[in-house]
Amino acid sequence: MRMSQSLIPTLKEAPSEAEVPSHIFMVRGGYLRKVAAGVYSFLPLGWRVVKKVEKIIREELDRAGCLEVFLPAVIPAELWQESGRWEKYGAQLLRFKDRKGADFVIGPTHEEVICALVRDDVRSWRQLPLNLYQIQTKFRDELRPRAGLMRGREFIMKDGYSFHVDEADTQREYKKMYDTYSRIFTRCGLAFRAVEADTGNIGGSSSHEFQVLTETGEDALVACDNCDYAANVEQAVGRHTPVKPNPTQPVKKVATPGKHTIAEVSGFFGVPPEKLVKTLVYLANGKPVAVMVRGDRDVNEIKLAKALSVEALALAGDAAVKEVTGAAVGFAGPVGLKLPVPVYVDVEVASLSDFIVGANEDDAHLTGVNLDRDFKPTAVGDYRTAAAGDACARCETGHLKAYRGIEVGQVFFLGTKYSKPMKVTFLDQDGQEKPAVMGTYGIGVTRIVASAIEQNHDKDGIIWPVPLAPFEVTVLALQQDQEVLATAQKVYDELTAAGIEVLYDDRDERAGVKFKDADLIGIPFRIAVGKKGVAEGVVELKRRNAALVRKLKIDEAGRTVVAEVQKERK
RNA sequence: CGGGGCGUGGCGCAGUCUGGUAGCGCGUUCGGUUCGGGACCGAAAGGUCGGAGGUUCAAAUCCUCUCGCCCCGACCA
Repeated sequence: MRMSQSLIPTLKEAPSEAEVPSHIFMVRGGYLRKVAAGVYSFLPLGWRVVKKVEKIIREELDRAGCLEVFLPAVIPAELWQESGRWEKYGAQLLRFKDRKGADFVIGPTHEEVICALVRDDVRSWRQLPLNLYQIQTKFRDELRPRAGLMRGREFIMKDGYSFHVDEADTQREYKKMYDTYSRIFTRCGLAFRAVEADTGNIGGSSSHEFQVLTETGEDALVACDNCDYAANVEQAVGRHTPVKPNPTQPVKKVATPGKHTIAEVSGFFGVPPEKLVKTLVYLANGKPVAVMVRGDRDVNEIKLAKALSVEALALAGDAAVKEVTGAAVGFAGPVGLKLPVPVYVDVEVASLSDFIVGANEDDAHLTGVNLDRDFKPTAVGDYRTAAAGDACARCETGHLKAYRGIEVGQVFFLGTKYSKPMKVTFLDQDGQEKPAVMGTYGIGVTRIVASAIEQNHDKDGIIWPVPLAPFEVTVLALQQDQEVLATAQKVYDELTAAGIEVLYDDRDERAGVKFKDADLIGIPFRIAVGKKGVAEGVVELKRRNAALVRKLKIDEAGRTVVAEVQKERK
């Protein structure tokens, strides 16, 4: 591609709204333009990258025996009503009416549509297993789109759904998809980690997320420094070795005027936060419950909601806290609660003796409090958020480290969550009608593009891994000089003829502008053709990710670069 | 939805407090000099100051309403 004939509008300054590197460089490099919040146009360079990612995904999925289909983005409401998600999915679901007044949605995910397809055309166990996928535009009306492609409202997703005769076969496919996904992200040149994940509102019983590790990631993760345990903090578990409590002190009320945060109470008593216990009041489906975790810990609301089997869980407001404890926020404790609410105690608290809690009266705490002796818990369990430094729950010696990640893929074991309500059944060998067992597998295509940049950039611009780069080689003609142009054209033609994707900067611009733009756009191999070099019979080859500049004889340049590029293609 | 901020040529911003001819840098066009890391000189094009209403002799500036966008949080694949 001749740059003078393409549309690659690079900018010296980024729009003020862009904050993360991937967003800044995609706009500055002429890859992407915003149309509305979370909605973007891809320019020629950006679209080439998307197609690179899609190609890798198609190759690997087709190799794994998956079948590509294409489902509609516009879906009649009846299908969503049938699954129950018309009510449940909430405001993220973009709904609209057609001219006849019939309700429709723009698909944020396609379980309903695929189930409707399969139930009509798959009747026998002989037709299973089946793994169908598509690459398509989704729309989710996010509360707050952000960071360019990392969280858009409209985005390109590969979504796949598999159907099986039983759970064992679904597990086999789950493992296969897990391995296939690992291959896909590896080929994309990403440093990623598969982590155990919460199953969110898609539901189902087990799930792994594929997380690209990067500081700007939205998800908090922990991973063991010794074994391969890794999990989203939403559900990560740290090991706790129980200690038998040894009560030695009586309960004693101490005046603590104005000390209502853990830091204040810790300072007042001269006791570290991990020896304190905080009692939080939550409303679980509207009913108050108390939860106790160590002072240095946070309650994991996802774990708690699961343990309580409730959908709505939120910290109680000042008024509700007053009602339950009889005191202002900051003085709650398990002893002498005004209302007899259930008390859920984290296992770490069960190992403490003589601890300090709120007295359920303003400006007072109790010291010397002990579980069982002074109050009876409703349940003892894992209600805290795992943190860096925790012992690994999986191995003997490891400890957890904290990471941030961008979720680029997820695999779910779905079971019959959708096949039952959507009546996806088949006749088994014994003549019985059974619901198909399902798995579902997603990849955020546009998110891969963003996360690849997050992981591969410097202050000057993008540094594409070869498999995702919009072009593999860029040729710069440094002067508008006849011999320079002829040489550049010769190298360009040679590489193009060898099947290399080349961006030829033939613009009438100064050399400095071309160097800056080349760094910004981030093409992996750069060939600079200049007057001085041509006089010596050489051109210069430089990798975007290395400082080294190599001089190549003009006659050998094409062949050398072809070999280098082919080595880097995967 | 809660908190904070911003809407002024294509992009980045000043001007708003204290009302009085709409400015600067980048980019774009034309001419010239330059030419290996975002050149210089000269000329030019380009703006209903997000929108509506109001106050005023006069509104980018003050008042009311409204729309959009960004950041933090809550939520979420």
